[in-house]
Amino acid sequence: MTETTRRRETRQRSAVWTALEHADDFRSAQQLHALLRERGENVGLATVYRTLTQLAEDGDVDVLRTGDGESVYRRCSTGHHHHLICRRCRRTVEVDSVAVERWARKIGEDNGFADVEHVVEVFGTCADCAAR
Amino acid sequence: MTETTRRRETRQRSAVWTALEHADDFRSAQQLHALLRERGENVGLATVYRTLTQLAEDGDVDVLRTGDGESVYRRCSTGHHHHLICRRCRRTVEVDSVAVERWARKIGEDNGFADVEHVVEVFGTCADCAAR
DNA sequence: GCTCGTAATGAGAATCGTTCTCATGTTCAA
DNA sequence: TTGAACATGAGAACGATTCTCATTACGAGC
Repeated sequence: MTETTRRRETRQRSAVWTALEHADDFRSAQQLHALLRERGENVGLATVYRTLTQLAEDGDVDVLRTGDGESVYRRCSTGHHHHLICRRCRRTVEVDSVAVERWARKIGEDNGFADVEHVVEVFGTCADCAAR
Repeated sequence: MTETTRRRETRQRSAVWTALEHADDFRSAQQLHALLRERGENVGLATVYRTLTQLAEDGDVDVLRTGDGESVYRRCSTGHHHHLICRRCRRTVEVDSVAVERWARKIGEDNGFADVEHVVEVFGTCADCAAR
């Protein structure tokens, strides 16, 4: 793919990566920045943004847009998948469906679209939050 | 429009509505504002935003978030549906699928989520754009 | 029509997330 | 060890959106 971009290994970059590793949920750049600062790992906000952008480019993190226009990031281990997200506590469950993949591809092809990708997110209120 | 929300009919509100009517595509608040200004219909930017927000609340327009965090609006005739969007020229095709609706609902229920909603967007390069 | 309470408007300030600038610090191949 | 290129950080800049608040104008009831 893209070979030319060579990424150097820096304290800051791995700090961001580690922070993402410990988060089991989507986190915004701001949240990650605050988290790092709390831990005493000083990383500039701009660097957090830059790093996250690069990780997303490299396909190492998932990016999502919240309703109020904030980007949230999460380490993405498995391949392509979708998310079921609790709109209250933000808990997420990875879901997968061959049927949806197939549907999306077909929809694209039927309309003469190439390089079809899709975004599927399911929102709801999880059992724990509903109990409150 | 809808029942309970009493909205007064003003020059500005109908100007925004008309602008949306003439656009067959998603338009941002800024674009609509510029469009209105060109036409000599002076409507404040804040009013454009307010109106669009209300229209979205009332379910009269679809809202989408572009990749760079801008909200785009389009008059929404049919009920619930999804979009196939050309990532190059932004042309959109409305798509619909009972299968996907059902799938989303099931995924939610299987995981104990209530009030399940979903967002599904399919991106691709349309035939016209691919030809270039 | 006229009145009046109240929602709607607009100009600009304020917010907020994100990106840019640029001087300085680091990395890493040679 | 060295040096060119890449990375960083602080703060400024930016862009979309929302808020403020004084002013305007709908429209229900006379």
